[in-house]
Amino acid sequence: MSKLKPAPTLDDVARKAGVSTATVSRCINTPDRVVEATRKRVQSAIEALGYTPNFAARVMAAKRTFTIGAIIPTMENAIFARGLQAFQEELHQHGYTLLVSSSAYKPATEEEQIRTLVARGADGLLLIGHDRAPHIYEFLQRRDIPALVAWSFSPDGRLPSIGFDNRAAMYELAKMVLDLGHRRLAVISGITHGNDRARLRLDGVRDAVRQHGLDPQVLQVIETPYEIENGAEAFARLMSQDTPPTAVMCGNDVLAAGALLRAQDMGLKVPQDVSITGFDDIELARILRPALTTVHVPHREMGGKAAKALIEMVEKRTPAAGEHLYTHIVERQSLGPANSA
Amino acid sequence: MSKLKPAPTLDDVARKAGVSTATVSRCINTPDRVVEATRKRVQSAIEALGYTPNFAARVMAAKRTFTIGAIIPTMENAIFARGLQAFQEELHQHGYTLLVSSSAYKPATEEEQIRTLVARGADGLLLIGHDRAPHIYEFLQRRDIPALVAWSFSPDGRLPSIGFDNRAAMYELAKMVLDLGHRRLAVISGITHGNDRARLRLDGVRDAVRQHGLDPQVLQVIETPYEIENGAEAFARLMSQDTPPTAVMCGNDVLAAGALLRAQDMGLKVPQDVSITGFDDIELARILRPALTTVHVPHREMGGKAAKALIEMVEKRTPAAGEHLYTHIVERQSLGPANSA
DNA sequence: ATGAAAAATGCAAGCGCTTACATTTCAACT
DNA sequence: AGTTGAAATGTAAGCGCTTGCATTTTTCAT
Repeated sequence: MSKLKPAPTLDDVARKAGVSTATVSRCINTPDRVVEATRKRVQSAIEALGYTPNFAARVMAAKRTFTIGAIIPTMENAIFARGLQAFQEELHQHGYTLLVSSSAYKPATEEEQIRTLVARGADGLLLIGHDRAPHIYEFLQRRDIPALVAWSFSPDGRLPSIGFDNRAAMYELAKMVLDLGHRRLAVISGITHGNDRARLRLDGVRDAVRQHGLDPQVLQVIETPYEIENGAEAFARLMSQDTPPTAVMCGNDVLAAGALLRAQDMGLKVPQDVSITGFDDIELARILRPALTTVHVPHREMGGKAAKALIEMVEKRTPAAGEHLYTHIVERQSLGPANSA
Repeated sequence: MSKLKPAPTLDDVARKAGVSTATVSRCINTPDRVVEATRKRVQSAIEALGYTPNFAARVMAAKRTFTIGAIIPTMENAIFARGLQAFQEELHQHGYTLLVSSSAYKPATEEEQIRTLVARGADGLLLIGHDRAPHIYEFLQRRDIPALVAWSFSPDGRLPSIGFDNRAAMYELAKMVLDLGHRRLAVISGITHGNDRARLRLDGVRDAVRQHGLDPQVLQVIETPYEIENGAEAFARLMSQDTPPTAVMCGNDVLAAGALLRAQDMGLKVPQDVSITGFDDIELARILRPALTTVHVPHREMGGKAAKALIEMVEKRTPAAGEHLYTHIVERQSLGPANSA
């Protein structure tokens, strides 16, 4: 019964069509170098046999995979989903396939994933943020693998980047909070170690506080992984003090969601009793009640542009220019004036 | 400057270590077949050269990729995220890598992705749901690719499946709604074409309605893609009738989120004015206010078991048994008794 | 018709690895 | 020391494809 029929090969097609394997290969890869009649004959042989080219063999022979790898910190929440979607759509347009893996925000895992993707022959790599060990950059360079950083723009990173200025964006938001009269601020930040986005956002708040003539020391900071539950706990900790903050700025929308939910559980009205802000403007921000005031990141634009830039790097073997994208604050309902209460 | 140093090969390592390529290969794949001293020598040669095996070459020679492919309908929302995460963790434990792609709920895209993954040498495939063209099953069979269906259990599908009974689960929920006194029911369903989960859930509601002695005809149904916005619009349409439903059952939590949000925008109190239910119990369901009453699906369990089963199929070349997992209703705040108003 | 250039096709050498099989080495007995 | 079988290692044949170069066929100006 179980006739182990091996998959048809180029050879089978060639034989069936009465041509050489070279011709079949050309029919597939450069059809205009083959005369109409032959092409048709080959085409029907392919269909009759149900032939599908063997990817590994093709890669070995051609030294190209038309595959781009992307390593993102997490797939668990929507932070990277939309940007990546746009990235992959653009890639697809140009005939490239996307291979995604996630590092769970762990540098060691990220490195392993990079090596895996390179071993798999990725023609180029999309990485998130600039923070990583120097030897990784050297590895990439030695192997001559084009790589691009997204979600964080920096003109002087080791790799070209397409992203936004996390620090400036958060600075703007913090300024708005301060201008609303808040003086007791706290921030629930993501883990800053190995995460320049988190670090820069925190720096942005500090900048604003300092610029407002406040002592940066009074700024309370809790660092915790980006999970709703963690945001909730950090918020509870913050609010259970004698003189709790009147505004809690969160490192991203996920943390903010946790804070918001916990506020409700604690019977605190947002923004009357306490203001809460997010970052990223993922769908969640719109859904929460009160809806989250947050920083809008042009995810789709970023993904699309990153794809274009990376393809250019791969095909022209030339370093990409990098691009600074702009964010803006989306005012919704979770941020209000400081209550003198 | 740009010394195009080609990546080191097995040959380079072998030469440097003074052994044959076969030995190096064995050091990597079956270290216990190589004597300690040699292994060490080879190991340091590998490190010195920064060698990473070429995946494509390995695949060609070994006819195994240790790669499992999964094609899910979407990565945009969290429906499949958690299950897939568990799937991949289990895979990783056993030394397999996961390749994910999404079909955007389009059968043609799914087929293309299946072919791509097979061409890439996936040792096995995870598919969602049973609805697909017969020739796809034949293709898989001809190519002798082990495949498993998840998110939908059916003892007599073409492929073994690990999942739950969508119909029975929704039937239970509908029964609860009916028992709460609701008589004017509506359902906002996902697109049922090519999606057995959506179809079965709808059938489940119909079953309950019929069993309650109601005319199935009165059940209003709107089919729409799984997007928050669509849920909102469908809900608005439903509620703008002369005698709107008192309970709206949604095909999944995403649709329910849309309905809930729109209810609030329309000034409707949930569940006092109208009840809303979801399906899946993704994080969103907990976050919404009022929190969603929904059907809890054991995502992690399903992902983990699917991985185990698929690996078994791949390694033992034996058809998996399939497994029926159980769901349960999570009562939160969006479902209440019918209001006689 | 005829020859030269262009177009189409074929030939065959790899790409970097695994593995069946052959050969060498080694330990443990007699 | 001499066997001997097991363990370690080496040899070399592919895996299925692309592509540079060689060969054949076609095209077209003369």
